Amino acid sequence: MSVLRESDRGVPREDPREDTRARIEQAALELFTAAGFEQVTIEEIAAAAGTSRRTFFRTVGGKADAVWGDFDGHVDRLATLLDRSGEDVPVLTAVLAAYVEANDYAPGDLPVLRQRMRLILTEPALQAHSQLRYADVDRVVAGYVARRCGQSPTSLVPRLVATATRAAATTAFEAWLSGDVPSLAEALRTAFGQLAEGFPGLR
Amino acid sequence: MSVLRESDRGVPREDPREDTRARIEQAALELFTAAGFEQVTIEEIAAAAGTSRRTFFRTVGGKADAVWGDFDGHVDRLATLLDRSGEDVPVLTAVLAAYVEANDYAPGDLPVLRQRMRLILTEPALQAHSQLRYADVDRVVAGYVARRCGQSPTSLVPRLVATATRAAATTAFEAWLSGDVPSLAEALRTAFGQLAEGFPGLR
DNA sequence: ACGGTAGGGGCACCGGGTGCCACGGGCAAC
DNA sequence: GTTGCCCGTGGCACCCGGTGCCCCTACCGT
Repeated sequence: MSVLRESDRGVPREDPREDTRARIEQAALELFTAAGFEQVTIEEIAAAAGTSRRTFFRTVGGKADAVWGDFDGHVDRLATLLDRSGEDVPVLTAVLAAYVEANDYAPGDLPVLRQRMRLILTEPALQAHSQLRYADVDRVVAGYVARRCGQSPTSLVPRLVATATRAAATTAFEAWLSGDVPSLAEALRTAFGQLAEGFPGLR
Repeated sequence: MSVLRESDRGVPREDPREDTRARIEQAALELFTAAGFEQVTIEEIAAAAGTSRRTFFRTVGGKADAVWGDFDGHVDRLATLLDRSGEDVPVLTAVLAAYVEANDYAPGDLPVLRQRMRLILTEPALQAHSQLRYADVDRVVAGYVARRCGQSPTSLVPRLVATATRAAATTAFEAWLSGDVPSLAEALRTAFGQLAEGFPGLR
């Protein structure tokens, strides 16, 4: 439900709930990577995490959700970044900057991110599920664009910008995964650049 | 598997296979629209179509697939249209034209199309599943762009164009469904126009 | 009359997901 | 200390989507 912070009152509280969650997510990630998403059963993940099938569903919600970590927090961060962006910077630039900063992971976190994204972009079931997660991102971006343009979040341009930028971000992730590009931020800038220039040379 | 045409040798051949398929798809569409995708069980659809659960899976493949009709044929048509497009017309223009022509339905087919798209864009499970179907479209478009640009279909620009144009098409469908736009073709042209111009006013 | 084949149905089974209840440990109030 | 509560957890039963396997039946050509 809520994003728990370990920094409450200085002492890391060792929340049992978050502890089992971490164990489950780590076990799921390893097993999925090793054997493939479909081949691994919940029971196997639960066993590897030292818990039960029932607890798995209670703590991570579902098989596909085990891969996403705290994605709600990620979306919240993106929303905050967009809220804080100045009125003078162009809309597309602001969206790009928010995407770049929201995905500015510490070097130590990159391996896990690679593992997550490889699964999400490769495994069909996860690829399908991702649409539901990305819909949250789209809503946030569409809302921002709508505010900046004085339009309804459900009208064409805000939604188009949201889905197109998200498509660009996804493509950037793919390029980053295949190693064709130095960094994730660079891939994002390249993709957004192409988008903002209307694909020069293709018109 | 294959797209059967009733126009072989003048007499409508009454293919039993295609007949039950049509009954199942119609029953599924009606029940999903009336009660919601999750609420309807396969057994109910099979009963309404006058057949069995087992036959349902054999003929339409799965619950989500029952909504899509002959989408493979749709993708094939799109590929053919792109193949036939001239070398002189700009890439983005060719993709737009192919999308418009592939989605140029007869007026009588529009109600069913509305019903299908409303379900696909509204029901979460179908929204998720759609990603797998759209991936086929993306592969076709990315392949075309790659051919025109002399790049690999897996490199950034072809994939970006494919996902971005498909995002634009989806947004156009949403706008068409909400009635904010006169026709589907018009919505597609508007969305592609915004995309090709790099969202003027937002940079 | 014969065998082949294809569409269909029945059945058992697997795995994801949920509701319900029961257990056990920590923790406050008495 | 004892009581009572809450919360994380586990076990169980159940539903439903999906698949493999076998059998039935109708239609086909010979």
